[in-house]
Amino acid sequence: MNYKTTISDIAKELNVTPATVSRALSDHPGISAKTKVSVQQTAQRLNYSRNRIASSLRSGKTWLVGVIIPSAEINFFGSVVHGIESIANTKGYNVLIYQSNEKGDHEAKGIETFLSARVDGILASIAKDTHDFSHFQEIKERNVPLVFFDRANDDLGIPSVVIDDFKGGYVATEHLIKQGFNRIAHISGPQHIKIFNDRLRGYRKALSDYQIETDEQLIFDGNVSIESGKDAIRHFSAASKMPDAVFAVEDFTALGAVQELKQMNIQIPEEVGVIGFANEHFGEYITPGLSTIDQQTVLMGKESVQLLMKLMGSEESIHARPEKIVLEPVPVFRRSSIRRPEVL
Amino acid sequence: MNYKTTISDIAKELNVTPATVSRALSDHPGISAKTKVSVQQTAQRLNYSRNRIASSLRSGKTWLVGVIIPSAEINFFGSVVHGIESIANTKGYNVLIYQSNEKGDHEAKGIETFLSARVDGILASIAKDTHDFSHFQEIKERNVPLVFFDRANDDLGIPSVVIDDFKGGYVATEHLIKQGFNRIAHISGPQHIKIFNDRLRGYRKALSDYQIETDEQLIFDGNVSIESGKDAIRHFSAASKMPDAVFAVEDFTALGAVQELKQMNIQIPEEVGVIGFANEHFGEYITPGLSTIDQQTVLMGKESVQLLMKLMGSEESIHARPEKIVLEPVPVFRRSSIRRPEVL
DNA sequence: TTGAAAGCGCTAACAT
DNA sequence: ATGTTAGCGCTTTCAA
Repeated sequence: MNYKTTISDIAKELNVTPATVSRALSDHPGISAKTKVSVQQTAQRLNYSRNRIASSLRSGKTWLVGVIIPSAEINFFGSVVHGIESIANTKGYNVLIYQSNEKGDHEAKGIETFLSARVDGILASIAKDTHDFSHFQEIKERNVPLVFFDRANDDLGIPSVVIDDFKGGYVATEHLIKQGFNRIAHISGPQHIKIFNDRLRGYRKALSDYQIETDEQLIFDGNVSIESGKDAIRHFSAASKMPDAVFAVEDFTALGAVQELKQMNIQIPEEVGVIGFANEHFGEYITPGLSTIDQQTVLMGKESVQLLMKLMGSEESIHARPEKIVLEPVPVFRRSSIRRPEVL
Repeated sequence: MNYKTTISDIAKELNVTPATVSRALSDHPGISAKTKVSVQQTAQRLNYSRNRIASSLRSGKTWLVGVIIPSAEINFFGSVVHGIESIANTKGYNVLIYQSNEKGDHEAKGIETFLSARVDGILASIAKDTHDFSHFQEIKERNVPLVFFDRANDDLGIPSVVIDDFKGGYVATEHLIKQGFNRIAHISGPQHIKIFNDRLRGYRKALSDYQIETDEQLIFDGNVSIESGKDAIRHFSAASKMPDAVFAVEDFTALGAVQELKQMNIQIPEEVGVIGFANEHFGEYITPGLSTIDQQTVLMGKESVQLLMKLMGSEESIHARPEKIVLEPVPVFRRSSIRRPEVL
């Protein structure tokens, strides 16, 4: 048998009631210091550990926060989770992580699991291939606090923490322009995902602000992967439309582009400049170092839980007026895009 | 109010008892197909989701597996977790992840949390700075199934899934020898951790088997970090003891070495060959590609849960005869160590 | 095939 | 400052 000490065991030892023990253990104000000490000592001696299951069932609070991420392979999400945990843990919450693997149905499954586990709140970043949002609607209906981070959907009336992707796209493109590049390509991501669309719009705006005509043939429809970066370069080359710089929608795409350019013996940044987005770890390790846009991941994680905690604390209908927190993108310039160090 | 449907609500609707509903929902054999269907329909209509908290309290089973990893920043662990989840999920278990951040006290905190959450089993990889193992002992005492993966401790009598690090170290070194290197350095990890010690022993054995004298000055005491890789190279250089090849205890150390060698304008692999250990993602992306030893991460994850499930199923005292599963290291040769492609 | 009754371990309202 | 009582929602004997 799997022997477990309960508060009743402690109560018997001390000739008090379970209620007193419970109160002593949670540092309830109206319990004498003497009792608290003896309870704590006995608890320790008997190797007691509070049964959260029973506690949660009774109190209706699980002290659990569920987090849905598309993939753990992407440093970005790992880092956001780090930020989430740093705050959650100090407030006594534990964090459950569920990977959707970029699939809509996995995502729904994860949410079902979380609801079934009666988590106190949910944080989510939408999967690439999610088109049906009913599982998010259900969370709303059940009045379980929910906050989107990074990959949000503004139409659902759900609070979110994102970065200004439009500005990120703008800044990345502007940087390339200032470095003297003028045939600047963009390798995009799926346009039904808002952040990728925003980055493209930022790119367009920067070009137009600097009176550079947008060449639609320099915009390659990618799918956020190393392969799509390679494909883009091959495509540009085959079409004799080689750009002198590339702004990739995120770092893995940029990596693919870099690899293919190297393959073709094209010098980076001398012949073609490259900038990515997300500040994945490997960008620092590859040669040349990859310029990119940092998304303040840890801060994003922290802001997300804090917003969630606010919702969990509020008595009013939880999704009443969705709040949206927008963080600043932070450019990180490394070698891959620097042709004129003096204008940084 | 946070309205939640319960089995009693369903029972009332159908004029049956909660017990019947419970049985119908868990597909109990002795319930008529007719009842099952109507219960399921009503459940769906009322938006019912089983309260796992109550279920767990009553049944004593949480369907939770806790996993302690040193750091999510290391792809290796992310990948193992992936393997763990792939099996666990199909068996109806959910996976909780806790990061120890390589700290012994965080590790203990995580275990406390898991015990308090009454997880059905625990998988753990020991933190770098854990010296006190009492929290693992406690798990044993409570008869909660526990399996170590990768970073194990053989003295505690706890089952584990590891790779053959001795062989890994041997194979890596042998490979360098066969590539014609003969002044082969090793940048080691903390020797109190078994796997790092094993790799060093494998290195020594390979050298001696090939009649190469071990030069103790070519063994640098590192701490498993990019910095220690750089330090090692600087040290060898300052001591005029530059090796013609380096076997680093893991990939981040190897990366540091590569970066420092590049800094010194030393050609890899022509002047100095490099091989790492762990097959981190970035090794594929850097130039030259990093040779390394793959640890069959996904398989390790799968084997770990399977072993755990076996323990969870067994009635006998759980840690009776610890089982140890040893996986084969798989060499991955990229450019950084290849001087003679013909002898691969 | 279904019902009745008890209880998992804890906490909260009410009482003293 | 502590005790009494009840019950969170479910599962599991035992009984019919």
